[in-house]
Amino acid sequence: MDLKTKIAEAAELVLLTNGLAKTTTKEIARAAGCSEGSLYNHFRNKEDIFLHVLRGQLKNLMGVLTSLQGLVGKETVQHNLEKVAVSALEDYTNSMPLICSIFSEPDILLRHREGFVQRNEGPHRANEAVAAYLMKEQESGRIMGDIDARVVADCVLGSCFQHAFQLNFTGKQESHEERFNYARRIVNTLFPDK
Amino acid sequence: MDLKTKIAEAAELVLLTNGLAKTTTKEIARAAGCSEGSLYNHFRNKEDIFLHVLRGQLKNLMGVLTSLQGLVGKETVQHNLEKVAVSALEDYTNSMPLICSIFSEPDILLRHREGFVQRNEGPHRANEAVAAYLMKEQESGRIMGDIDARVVADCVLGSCFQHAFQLNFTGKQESHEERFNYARRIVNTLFPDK
Amino acid sequence: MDLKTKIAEAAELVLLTNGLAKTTTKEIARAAGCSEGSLYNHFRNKEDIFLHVLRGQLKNLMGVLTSLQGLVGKETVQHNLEKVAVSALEDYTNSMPLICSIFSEPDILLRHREGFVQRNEGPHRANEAVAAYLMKEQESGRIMGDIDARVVADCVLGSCFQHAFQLNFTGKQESHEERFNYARRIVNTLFPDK
Amino acid sequence: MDLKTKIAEAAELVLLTNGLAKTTTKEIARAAGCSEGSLYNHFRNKEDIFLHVLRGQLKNLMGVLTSLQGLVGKETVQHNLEKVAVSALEDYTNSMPLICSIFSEPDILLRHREGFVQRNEGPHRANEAVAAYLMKEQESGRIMGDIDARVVADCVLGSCFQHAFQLNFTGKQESHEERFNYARRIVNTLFPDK
DNA sequence: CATGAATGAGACTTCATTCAT
DNA sequence: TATGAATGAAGTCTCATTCAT
Repeated sequence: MDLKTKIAEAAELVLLTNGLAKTTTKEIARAAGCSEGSLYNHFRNKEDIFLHVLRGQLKNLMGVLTSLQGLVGKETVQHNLEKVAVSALEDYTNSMPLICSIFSEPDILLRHREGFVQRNEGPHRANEAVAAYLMKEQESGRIMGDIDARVVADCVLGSCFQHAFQLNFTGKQESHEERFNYARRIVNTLFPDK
Repeated sequence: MDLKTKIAEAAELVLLTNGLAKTTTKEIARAAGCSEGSLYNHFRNKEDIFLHVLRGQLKNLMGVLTSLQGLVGKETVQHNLEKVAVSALEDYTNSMPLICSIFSEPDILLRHREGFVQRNEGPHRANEAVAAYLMKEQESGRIMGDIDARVVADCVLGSCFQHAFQLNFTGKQESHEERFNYARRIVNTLFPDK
Repeated sequence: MDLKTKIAEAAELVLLTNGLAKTTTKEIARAAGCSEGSLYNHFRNKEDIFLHVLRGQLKNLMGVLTSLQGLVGKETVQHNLEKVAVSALEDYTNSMPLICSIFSEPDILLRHREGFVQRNEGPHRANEAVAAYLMKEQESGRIMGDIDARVVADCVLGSCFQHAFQLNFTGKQESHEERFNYARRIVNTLFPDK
Repeated sequence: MDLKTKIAEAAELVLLTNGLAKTTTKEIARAAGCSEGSLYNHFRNKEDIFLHVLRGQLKNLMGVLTSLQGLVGKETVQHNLEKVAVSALEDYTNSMPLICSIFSEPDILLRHREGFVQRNEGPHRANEAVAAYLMKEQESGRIMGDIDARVVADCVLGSCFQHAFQLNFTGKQESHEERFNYARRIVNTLFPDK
């Protein structure tokens, strides 16, 4: 594995553990097993490292959302949404400290906001993907046509997002089973079995 | 207005504007119109100021939630929930940078997490209040007894929370009307008119 | 003496001894007997300290040049010019490392060039003052009207300037007497006794 | 052109453009179109490169001064001195940033001063050459025997040197014609036509 | 001889906190 | 209580030089 990857992985670990504010270049270098100077052979500066790591977040969820478009008409809608919700819970929970950190440095956000929005990289992208899936299911007739797909997507992902936030806030850990149960409760409420 | 309040308000302004990372004691003092030394006559340290400001967030929403318990059986459920959602959107949007900042300083969170949970001060408290309201409405028979009150609460507040997050992330501003429309779409989806 | 003055004097000493490149804030602080942080309570940055010291150079010569305008028609022209030359030799010799240092940091020069020229602070100012004096002596009839006053001024100060440069370059020290003799040779050549 | 020459030329360009302080090995390598490592295959270190470039300065002037010794009794003295002055103005103007840079690194100067003086490499050498020429002209009877040749040399070169310094300081550019006029004014003042 | 990633020493600067006035 | 200069620890980043390829 090349040093750049090693640095990125080390930085991710440190950032998620210590938060952006308490993540020092010294600590990243120590975790990557290289000198501080080496960081700057591969990244322009600390902000660059942070952004690199940030862009790598939510990979799992994004993968699920990509595959979601191919699941229109397959399995059950509930099952598909549960899969999304579980991934969202996992990724949001793991990434929350990193994603939130950007608000502690609004100038970084400002500098890259335009790019995020243009390249459609922000967390908002997930909601659009779920809404798109639901609209296709409406077309295919598996769910009623009069529901507000975007709102349903926002309810699923929003509740997962806030739940993940609160887990991080209170320091509680959830097992995979708990996550799955939460996902099912959400989906069941929005699409109750007859 | 005494100096302590002036400092707190100045700190809130600076924190929301500059983010925690770029909020310095010098800047707070300047905004409060006093010397840096004075900060320490009213607060133990910078962390103390931050926590003081943090505890003052979501005041508006919390007020609405308190009054909510008295609205059981009054107005319509939808109307009551819309009021909650609008307040949540407002407060979450305004407070997001501050609330999220805590994840950039996990040691502060760690030191105060227990207290937050014990005194029931965290943002999670809101969801409980809405769930409690909904359960009372179930008892009163205005809404079906078989819905999962906590999940509905999570959907309402979660979608608002994430929506507020994304507004802050993308830098978009919403008018009161847009906020109201979003709130109504959420509530309408969860409690559709017949 | 207040700390700002102490820092400035310490910085001047260090800058003249070590040159700009090897003058560190740590060294300035040590010489001033304060912490590095204190430097920044009185100066914006290292460049600011350098400029502050730079502006204080050639004080002696500038004083002589000011008084020179009052010497029109007094003493002898030769004597007056010798005084100028001796002061120039002294100040140029002492300040040469500092004055030249600015060419090792052209961006600093660029940033402040306009200001220097506008406020007439640069070393070029001395030549104008000597030329002005000579023209007044021409008007008073003590020296011939057909000589090029500016050129004579440039010869006097230029030769002193280059001489000072070369002393610094070769590391030779000159006694006051040697300086005086050099000054006299210059003036005698330009204004030979009958 | 071999790489050593390419590096030296690149270094000269960078040093004159950016100043010694902001001249990095990375930049020299970039300008030379080679790797940083290659610098060390041709020079011992950065200081070595700097000295190599420094020794190459004033080439033009030095050539004129060499030919000057052969001009005794030829052309007019004024004309010969004008040629010297023009070359001096050109070379001093171009080399000033580089030559002055040495005072920002006194330890380099200290380490090599002895060698400079012994090998007669410094800028002071020019003055001696002009003085030698003038003395020969005194012997040949073309100029009066009682003038101080060394002082005249110092006036010619000193005024050019300081003029070049001030041009660099104020950022003014001079045309060849302006340079020639300045040279003529200097020479005319020192050797007025009858 | 050419390369360029890795190094590590050290530079400048920031900032929360203290304390004498 | 109010001040604000002084502190010193710590952080980010630069850069000449080395060395394995």
